[in-house]
Amino acid sequence: MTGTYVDDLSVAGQAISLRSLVADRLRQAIVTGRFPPGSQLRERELCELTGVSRPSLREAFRILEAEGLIATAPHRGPVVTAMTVDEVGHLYALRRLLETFAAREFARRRRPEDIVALKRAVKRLDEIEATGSPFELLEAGTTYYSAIAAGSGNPYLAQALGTLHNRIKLIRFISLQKEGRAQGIESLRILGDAIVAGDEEGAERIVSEHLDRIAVLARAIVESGYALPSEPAVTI
Amino acid sequence: MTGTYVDDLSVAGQAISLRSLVADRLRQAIVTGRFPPGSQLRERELCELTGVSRPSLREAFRILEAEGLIATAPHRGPVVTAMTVDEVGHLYALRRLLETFAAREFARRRRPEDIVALKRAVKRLDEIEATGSPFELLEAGTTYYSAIAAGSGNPYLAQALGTLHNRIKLIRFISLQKEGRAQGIESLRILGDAIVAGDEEGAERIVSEHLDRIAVLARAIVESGYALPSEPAVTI
DNA sequence: TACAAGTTTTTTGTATGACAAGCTGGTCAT
DNA sequence: ATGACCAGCTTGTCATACAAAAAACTTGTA
Repeated sequence: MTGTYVDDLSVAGQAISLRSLVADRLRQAIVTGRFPPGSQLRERELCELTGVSRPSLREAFRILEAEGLIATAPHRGPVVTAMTVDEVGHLYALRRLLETFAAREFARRRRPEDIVALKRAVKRLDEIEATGSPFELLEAGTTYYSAIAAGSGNPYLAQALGTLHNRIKLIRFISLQKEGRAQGIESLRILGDAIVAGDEEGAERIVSEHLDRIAVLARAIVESGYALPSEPAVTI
Repeated sequence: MTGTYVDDLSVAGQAISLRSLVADRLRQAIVTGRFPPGSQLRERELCELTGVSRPSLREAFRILEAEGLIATAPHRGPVVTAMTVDEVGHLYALRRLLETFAAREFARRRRPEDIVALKRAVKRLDEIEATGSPFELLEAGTTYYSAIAAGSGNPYLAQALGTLHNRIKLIRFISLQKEGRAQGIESLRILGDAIVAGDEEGAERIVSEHLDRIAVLARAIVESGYALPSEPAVTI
């Protein structure tokens, strides 16, 4: 009867604990710019916003700290991490290494369920390419990258890539609002084709070139202090 | 006057907080086998052992959980992570990807201070190769790998490699007690030479071959349930 | 004896209140 | 204006409490 039922009946990947819920919410708030890089997170304030007690909030802080989203200075509390231009370069260098490997592995393995997930992600991107909001595009892109990571079949690689993506999600979000939104969707489409076709070299090359392109944009965004074009930089 | 003074005057990298001290101690205990894979970590017990309160201990748990050293099931508390044979394969595949990249980057950049640290690490390995205890060899090896990671110049890569190494440190420790201790030190020596000489291809090749070799040993150790040869497997 | 159901005990998850330590910003004197 | 000092606030840590869930134990039954 195996195969009749889904393999995994777990509702949420992790059990529902308050700390993980809080961590999820805070992560979302950080990567979408509600708490911009450099801003302080005060316990009092966040306890009221989230409705949880200090211990639970502080445990959530430790999770986000380990992910690199916040940095905690002693007796000064957590601050949302801000990257320098050099750090963005390093981050994208590592992302390139991991993502080219993931794409190549995906093209080599091609597990059916991973292929299905990938095609679904591409389809979703196609659907909202014209009509979708930047936020919808952001989430669709995240789904796509997760599909690539999962398709590698390597859970450690997938986790490392997930962490990396969280660190650059805000940059992607700004980029989507700044540049023409369809910036790199074409690349994702042809990458999907290459993977489905089992073209390892092609997949690796496409990822490589794609990342080299958007790394330039990312660098520019950090250089301008994570600023959107609409909101003028604070000069006083 | 730049260059006359050291760039970084910070005394301790991280501030001394109880949670980080506790996390350090627990990490050390886990990776040296005091809490073997699969063992449960009870709050009560560890509060007494460490002398800290439950909130501080729980914050330390979240740090170790994010590092993948423990896994927490709801209402059952943290358990020291045990890898399957497949997972070891994935872990070493990722390690190979990251470490070859680090070695290559190191050989390309060759910053003087990194070279000094590397030479010092090799020297230390040479000194204790014959006389040192397995634990000393373990720590010397860790220092060596940290030097490689730091030499890449990429902090994100270094962090990812550090996390990976924590996850396999116990396997290395068992391996050092099991096999002839000088197992792979020769490889580390010639890798150091290649990096110092700026031989990128050579460095990458040496790391690759070295990791392929020890991955086999790691797989065997996990297959046997992290068992040392001296202590017989529990069969009843 | 073996087994199953129910109950007690233990452990985790979370909240509250408390207090020391250290940072921040303002005030005051020079 | 500069520097020292002080009040207020925030974080770091602890002790305690209690609900909920799991684990262990007891008890009754076949």
